[in-house]
Amino acid sequence: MAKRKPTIHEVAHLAQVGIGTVSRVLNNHPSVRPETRNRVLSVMADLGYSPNPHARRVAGGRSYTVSVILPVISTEFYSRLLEGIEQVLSEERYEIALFPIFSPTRLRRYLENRSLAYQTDGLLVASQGLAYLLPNQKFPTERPVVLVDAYSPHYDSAYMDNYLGGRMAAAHLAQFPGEFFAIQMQEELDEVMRNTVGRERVAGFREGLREAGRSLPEDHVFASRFSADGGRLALQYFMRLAPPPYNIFAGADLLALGVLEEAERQGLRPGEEVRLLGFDGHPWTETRGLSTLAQPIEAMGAAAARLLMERIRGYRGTPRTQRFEPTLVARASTRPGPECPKSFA
Amino acid sequence: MAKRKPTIHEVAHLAQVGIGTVSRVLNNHPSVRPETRNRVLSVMADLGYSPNPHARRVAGGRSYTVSVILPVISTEFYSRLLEGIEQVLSEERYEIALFPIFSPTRLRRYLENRSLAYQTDGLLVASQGLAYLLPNQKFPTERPVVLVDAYSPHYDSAYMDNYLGGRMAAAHLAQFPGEFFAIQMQEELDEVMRNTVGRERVAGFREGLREAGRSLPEDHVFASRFSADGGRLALQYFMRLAPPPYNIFAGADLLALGVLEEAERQGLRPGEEVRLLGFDGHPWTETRGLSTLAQPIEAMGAAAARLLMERIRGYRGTPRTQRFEPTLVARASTRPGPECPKSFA
DNA sequence: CTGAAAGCGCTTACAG
DNA sequence: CTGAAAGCGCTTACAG
Repeated sequence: MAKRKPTIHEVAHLAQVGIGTVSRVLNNHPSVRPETRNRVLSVMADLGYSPNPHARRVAGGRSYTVSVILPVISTEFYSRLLEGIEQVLSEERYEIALFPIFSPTRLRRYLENRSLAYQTDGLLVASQGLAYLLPNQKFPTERPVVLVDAYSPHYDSAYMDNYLGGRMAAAHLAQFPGEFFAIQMQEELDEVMRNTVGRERVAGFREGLREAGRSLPEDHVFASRFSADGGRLALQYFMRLAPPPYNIFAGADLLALGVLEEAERQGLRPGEEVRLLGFDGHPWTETRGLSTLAQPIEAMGAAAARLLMERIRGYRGTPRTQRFEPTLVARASTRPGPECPKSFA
Repeated sequence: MAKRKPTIHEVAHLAQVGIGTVSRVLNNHPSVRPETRNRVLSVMADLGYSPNPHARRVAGGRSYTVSVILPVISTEFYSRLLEGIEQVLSEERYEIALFPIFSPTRLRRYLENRSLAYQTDGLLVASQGLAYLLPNQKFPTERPVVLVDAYSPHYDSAYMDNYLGGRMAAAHLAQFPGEFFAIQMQEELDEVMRNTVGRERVAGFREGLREAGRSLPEDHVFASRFSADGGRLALQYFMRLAPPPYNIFAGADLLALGVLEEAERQGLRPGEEVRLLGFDGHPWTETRGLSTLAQPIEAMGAAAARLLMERIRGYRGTPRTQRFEPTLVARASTRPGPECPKSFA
């Protein structure tokens, strides 16, 4: 029943060209007359032709696939990161093989040198601590590896300056009176995950406050799992420590969401008794009036994909690094009220 | 530098057989003399030969790959499910293409009919509500589809009897004096996720209590996100409703973990003031002394993979269904103390 | 049980 | 700019 898919031969025949020409059209080879190219393209459209990826891989001698290893927390973050990666890879007719880290066991399997993860043309690794799990911090493969949202001296990387983000948070929140608090994310799969990310943000925050002549006491940092409910528990904790107002750097939008929920439950007004700054800049923060440090996540993903593609094409230089910075987006949750002069310090 | 990988031709030459024979050995074809087979196998080992999967796919005319669509919550559950699936598929020399649902946007993309998810030989879908997102609940593909941890009249499925699990929970907890409580998981991506799972478990629990002449008041059910911190908030909520002891059906081990944490913080002893029953039977429940309804997750995954492989091999019957049941594992968190006679009712 | 051959659907020099 | 041909590394009837 299932009629055979059209092949490059049918296309060539109907377009009255050789199969080589069809292949060139497929691969955007420059030396095809626009006229020929259009003829071929229109036949493909008529036929509903789509090339057989497996044949391409055999003939081309590569997989035209990139492995992406990534944690399965912070799904909104990784979803956006993948958008950026896919954007670039699809232009190159590359596919993605996803290796989500569902558990330490699976991660270990991904990192074994016979793993499928290494059977592709290159690796994109989105997990800070991951390199540290490996013997001398190197992946057991000759294929190119690029880190994204992470850094290592051994590989190309596109990373976010989380420390700077923390300092920016401090610079913004330091304008307000009252004490300072922070939520530091701390995933279960500790070493493997965004662990250092949370630490760097809080470290930057602390340093920024110090520069502003303010301070972040040790016990004003709440270590939380990565979930909105963790944010709720954090606010409960802060309320046991001190009376309002609270100036809170949440370290992630999702944690901030929980803080907002709990604030409402406790009758604390955001922007007044609870000043709150998230991190990520997810779309929904706008409607919630949540101030946040917006990360150019998609751009970071795209940059990493480009670095990897260049390696796949044969670039052999020393590791390169691309740094990204967050942008402060101030909204109602840190709007200075009238009772709170901007010049406070 | 990278020396070419050995091919089937080298193996054939060194083993002094035709390439057809090597191929037969690779595919466990029965008609190969054991002697020949061993000779070929040993040459492969010497050479470090591994077949080129792409060539196989071109020649064989299929992808030898199965798509697995799955949510990215409850990572321990899905990790175990994948173990079961991989077990079966690797025996068949099939690979898995993973499509983790990081966001509604990505899910929608997976379900578009030109999606990569449909370019494989079959689909394994581990998401209850997913079928309801689709036009007349059917996936836009001719390829076989099997649901796992989910049910639909349109497709083969391997599913857990969550309602029964809830009733078993009730039968176990009903032996204790005191009031009853339940935590119902409720993911953000509501319709898409394990939503119905949580509902079914609680519904079964309620019915089971009713059969035992006990009851579960509406407001004794706490709707929680899927995280340990949600379990902590749940216990806080229960404590505002009533004094100890609490008989809590947590609906998932991870939620139960949070209850244990909060109980400790509040000075409530598990098994006495807080009787607690999880769901899943994850390995760590043993060391925590957590009673739980153990799910044969790996077996369910394996069963689904088998159903799919049969469809891929051409089976054309009406949809088949394989039901799985949890097993009660009673530990310290529901151990009747001396002050609590087993015969209470 | 096994070999030689055809074929899977592409890419890529090589000529023109 | 384009075609014809060789080749990628397998599977699978077809003979024997």
